[in-house]
Amino acid sequence: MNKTQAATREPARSLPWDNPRFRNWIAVLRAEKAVVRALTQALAPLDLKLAQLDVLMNVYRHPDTSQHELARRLLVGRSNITMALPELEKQGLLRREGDANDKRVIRLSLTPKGEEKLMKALAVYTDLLDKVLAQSSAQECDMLGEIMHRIATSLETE
Amino acid sequence: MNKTQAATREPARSLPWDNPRFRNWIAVLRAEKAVVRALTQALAPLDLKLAQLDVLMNVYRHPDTSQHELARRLLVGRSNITMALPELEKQGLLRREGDANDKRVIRLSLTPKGEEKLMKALAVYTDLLDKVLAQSSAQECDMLGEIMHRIATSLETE
DNA sequence: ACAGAATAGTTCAACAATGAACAAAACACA
DNA sequence: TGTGTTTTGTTCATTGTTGAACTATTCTGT
Repeated sequence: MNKTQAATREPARSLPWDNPRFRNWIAVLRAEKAVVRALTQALAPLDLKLAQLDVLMNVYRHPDTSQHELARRLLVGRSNITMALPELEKQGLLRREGDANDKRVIRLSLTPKGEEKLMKALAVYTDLLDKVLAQSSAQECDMLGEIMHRIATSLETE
Repeated sequence: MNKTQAATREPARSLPWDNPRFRNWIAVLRAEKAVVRALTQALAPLDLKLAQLDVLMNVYRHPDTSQHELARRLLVGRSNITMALPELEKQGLLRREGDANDKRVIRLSLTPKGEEKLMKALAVYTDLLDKVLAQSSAQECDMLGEIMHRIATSLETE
């Protein structure tokens, strides 16, 4: 072992870490970051970025959505969508078609190839989640989801 | 209202969204992103980026830490730390001192000014969390933290 | 019908994050 | 002691994200 490392065991102070809400939220951040990292690696063989998967998932669930709606749902800027789509379109995963009634909006939908890739990616995703959530019961997961939903709604109304 | 919008109400398909773990995790992602956005805005008046706050928090809790240890705790690369520190040092919030025993490592610690700024930022942070978690009980939050802790540990051992 | 406001999407420049390659220091072990 | 390996921190090129300014289209209210 490294002598220097061993000699500098931290005393670990505290303060708002005593606040349960704060401490538990920090745990959320760490877990989320860890899962995102793991998932990014797991998706690499599919040649799919996490941000791209987000798009595919959302377009699948909300076919013929506009880019603006998509951006709002993903909580990213519109320019983000604009810059992400060409690659997906080039790979033949996604279609962009101008709306007939409103020439400003572009409707998005998945190609069969896009759906196929999405399904593969979702299998990877659910496998990972099943693994990391294996030690948590269904009730606990549901409570987790509910808390998170409350948080999201408490913020999106501003 | 917009006629075009109203005419395109989505049917909303499903599939792995039936998987409770998957659905609830998506909620985690959305909530996390929303809180990060809100917190970033709330910290702007303090002239502090969220990544910088992460550094200050971690150095406060683990004084005289090395950059490498810090990077591992924050789940970022070492280069990230290297590039983040000069700004904090320039603002007089953080000290970097070479370790006496090991000339490779640099020990980090907060200046009084750094601690002061950290405390202000933490007040903003806890205020926000108290707000978004107001509808969740202490027991629920603790369970939340525990689930997240399980996730993190299940991933960091690889 | 028309002027002004609002909306959808794009472009672009600034900024942040990442990982690979690298230099210096410390370690392992014969 | 000396050689090869590990570890720490830095540099840099690549990539991703963001928000402001811009164009085109649609809506609003008179």
